[in-house]
Formats: sequence, C-alpha cells, structure tokens
Amino acid sequence: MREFMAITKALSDPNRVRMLLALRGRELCVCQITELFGLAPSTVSKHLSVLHNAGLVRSRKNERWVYYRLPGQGAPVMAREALNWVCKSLGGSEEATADQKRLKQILKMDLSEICRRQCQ
Amino acid sequence: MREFMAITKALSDPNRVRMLLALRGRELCVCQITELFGLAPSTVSKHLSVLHNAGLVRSRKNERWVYYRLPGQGAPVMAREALNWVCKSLGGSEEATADQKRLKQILKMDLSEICRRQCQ
DNA sequence: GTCTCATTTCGACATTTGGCGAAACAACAA
DNA sequence: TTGTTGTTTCGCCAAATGTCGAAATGAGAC
Repeated sequence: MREFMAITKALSDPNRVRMLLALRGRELCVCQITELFGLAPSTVSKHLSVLHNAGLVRSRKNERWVYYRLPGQGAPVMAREALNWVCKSLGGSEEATADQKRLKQILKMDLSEICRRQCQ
Repeated sequence: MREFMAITKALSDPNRVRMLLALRGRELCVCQITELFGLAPSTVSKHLSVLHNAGLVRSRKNERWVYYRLPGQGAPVMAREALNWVCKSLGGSEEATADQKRLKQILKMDLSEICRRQCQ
C-alpha cells in the first residue's frame, strides 16, 4: 500500500506526468527538463525526487550533469505497470505531443548553453 | 489529460483507494462505507464524489439509501484500466484484507441500525 | 402537507503540496 | 587549493486538500 500510494501521489501532478512522458525512449538531464517546463531548477529537482522515490525514474551522474530515465525491466512490477498505463493513456495526448516537439529543439542545444541561460 | 489527472488525483488518497477495494464485487451504501472507515458522513460523501467525478464509481438511489458500485464494462477505458491496476496491485494487501473482514460484519447489520448509530 | 432521515453541500480549519529564491553540496577545472 | 557550475536542500509563501460539524436537500412515510 505504501509503495502504491507513493506512485499515485507522484502521478497526481500533471508536471510530473509530463516529465515521465518526456523521458520515454531517452534519458534527460535536469537542465533539459527544466528548460522544457519553464520551472525553477529547484522545483524540477523536487519533482524528480518524488518520481525517484516512487520508483518511476532512475538517475545517474555523468560529469557535471545528472541524467534521469525511465526504469527498464528491473523496475518493481507496480511501477512498471503504472508507467505502461501512463504511456498507453497519454502517449498520444496533446500535451505529450507538444512536449515532444519542443524537446526536439532542446535536444539540439548544448547542455552548457542551457544551464548558462538558466543561471541568469 | 484532464480525465487522466482526475483519476490519479482520485487515487492519491489512501481512503479513496480503500473504498474502491471495498466495492469489489458488491455495491455498498454510504452509511456502510462510513461505518467501515470511521469517518464523518460528509467526508465519505466528498470522497465518493471525487471518485464519481473520475468515473471510478457509479451510484444509484434506492429508497432512502444511495448505493455506490464499481462501473462495469460500460466504463471508459482509462477508468477501467485504473481499476484493474488498483485491484491487481492491492487486492491482496493487508489493508484490503482487513477491510474485507470488517466489511463482512457490517454487511450483517441492518442499514437503519447503522445510520442510527452514526446520527448520535 | 408535514415529518423523518440518509445524503450532500457549505464554511471553517489544519495539513499538505507546488512553487520560488537563497544557500549548501558535489564534482570538475584551473 | 580555489573557483565554477549543475543539482539539491532549506525556508518560506500561496493554493489545494482532508476533515469535521452545521445547515440544506430530497425522497419516503405518515
């Protein structure tokens, strides 16, 4: 029950759901997600920690950046089924499609450049 | 997205999830649910309206009582899949099992008697 | 019509939550 | 070591949420 509630609470915020959808098929670093959503870095970090706590994302650190990704087959059943449900339900939604489109632009940019813009 | 968020928000409260689990295989009237959870009737009513709004329960009125039940095949895909996920994930959980046990006792009681006790 | 009574709505309150900016942290660079 | 810099943690605030009791609703019963 505790595990389940951690997942549903994580999924009860639209920004967090959009983050999961943006992570389909690739990993993203915090600054890219921040750029995508136009939120403060601290806010994005908090959202990601909620998702991480629910087992809905994994993270790794490389050089200066922290990358988040969806967990693969190694994830607990509950989380995996939740993610399947999210992707199946909203994979083709307006919001997800628009995010994917903007994400394409962001992926072309240099990470350092993104971060520099956010530090202003 | 709106429909999806209504569902995840509805599922983000443990009492509401427990209500869904209690409704597996039977309909229950508001006073029975109130008795099961030890909450104020107004609180239970609000929770049920949130679930109803998300399409996760149906209701009907009979004589003095309002009965709630899980929607059958007629429910929208998203709600049906959410309910399947809930039942599959938590159907055998400690909380659900304990609730089922207490529910057995409550089902033996007369509806009028339950309501009389709650009006004190 | 009037009463009864199960349920819902309303108003208030305490807690939780999403958001930000500032400060702390961690890892690389010089 | 000392900066630089991307990320996280910490305080704080405004908005949303769970809970209750009181009042309103509405459908039978008399």
